[in-house]
Amino acid sequence: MTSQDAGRPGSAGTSRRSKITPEREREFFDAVLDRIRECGYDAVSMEGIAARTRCSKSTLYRQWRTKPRFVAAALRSRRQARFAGIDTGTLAGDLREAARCAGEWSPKDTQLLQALGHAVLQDQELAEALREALVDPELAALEEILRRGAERGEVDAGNPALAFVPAQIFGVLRVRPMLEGRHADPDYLVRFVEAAVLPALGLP
Amino acid sequence: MTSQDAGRPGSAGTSRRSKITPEREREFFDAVLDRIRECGYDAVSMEGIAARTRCSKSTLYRQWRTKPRFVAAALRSRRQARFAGIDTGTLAGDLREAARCAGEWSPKDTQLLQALGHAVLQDQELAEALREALVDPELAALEEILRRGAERGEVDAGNPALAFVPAQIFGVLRVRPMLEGRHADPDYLVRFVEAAVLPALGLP
DNA sequence: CCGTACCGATACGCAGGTGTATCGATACGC
DNA sequence: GCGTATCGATACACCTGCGTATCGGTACGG
Repeated sequence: MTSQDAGRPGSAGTSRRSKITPEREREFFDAVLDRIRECGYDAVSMEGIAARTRCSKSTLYRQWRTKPRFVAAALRSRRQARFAGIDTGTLAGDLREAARCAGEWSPKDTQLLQALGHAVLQDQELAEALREALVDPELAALEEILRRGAERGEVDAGNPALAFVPAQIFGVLRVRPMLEGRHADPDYLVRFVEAAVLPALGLP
Repeated sequence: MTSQDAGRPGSAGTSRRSKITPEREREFFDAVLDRIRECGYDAVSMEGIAARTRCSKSTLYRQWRTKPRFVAAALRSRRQARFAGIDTGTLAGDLREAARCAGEWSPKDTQLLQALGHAVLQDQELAEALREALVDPELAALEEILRRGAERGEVDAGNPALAFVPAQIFGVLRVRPMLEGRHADPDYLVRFVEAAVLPALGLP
């Protein structure tokens, strides 16, 4: 999976002298995001990524010009709404499913957010890429879930707790490692939704 | 307030050739924590702090040996339980007051946590100092508030929502800047407590 | 089968940061 | 008034990272 020698030239196989394939690009992006999660943005160097992916520093700079642009590209390539397809038919079901789903991706995404949280203050493009990749899609999907629940009449659209649901879920996701030293796994998040979020919305 | 020339020698007044006074030390600590909030841990340099406080780099290194030790000392000097003295007589009142209080300190503490969040992974002493200064005291005080509420019978000690209250409050505190671009001010936090936390606990 | 476009390796300039060492100057205790 | 401890200034060695430039080799298209 890393970068051994095989035979297929056009693929991400071996001699690596060909134009960068999408698979190869993904290896770069995986590497840099992994390293950022581990060491933080500042501690990651282009040279380190080059070494780790067995490419040349020149290649990275030729392709993406600077480190922040490179990282931003990596982030954008990960853009996806993890709980976009959720639709169980009930608000409670949707929220439980979202919690489970969030818990699944929690370690990776939470670490990334933490690691990039301050780098973002000094590079506009990086900030946009981060929102675009990790924040906005999930937020929109969650708001859609809530909107549907209100539309079905499961919860009063004026319920003041509604507006805090996203902040609660993302918040708990984010601080559990700090408070309890463990990631917010699916089980924990589902328990949280059932114990705190649903009751505040007046749901069973 | 910064460092102009006056007359009193023993105080933090002027010529600055005397031994470091506690007031002077506080200036160093203020400076480094401020800069860390602004730029992040890595971007802060000892030289920068020396310049900003008009002392010599030698002084900082003589006193604290290394950058992480210096920052850790600064953190420890800020140790305090912001909502330790809260006791309004009711759980709802205490939580409202804690929210108000947390909102007041939110900008500074949240920024610090964000800025140090990853530096902490690479320096044990720094990690301990951070918990000691910003996390543990508040967490303990909050748990004390909840314990008293349960003791008074305002909430069932077995209520599953109880265990999530700290994570809810700290979480929302932490992610509001990311989600809405504004700090979690007292008003916002109090509304949150009233709309989501109290109802989940079965309180009015 | 050849040309070109792209990759890999490497060296370089530049900037900045850490932590040390040296030296002169000055406040403070005695 | 004198000695000592400590500060301030500065220079230094060392490292690391960013981004550029150069050069040789190789895959791929025609």
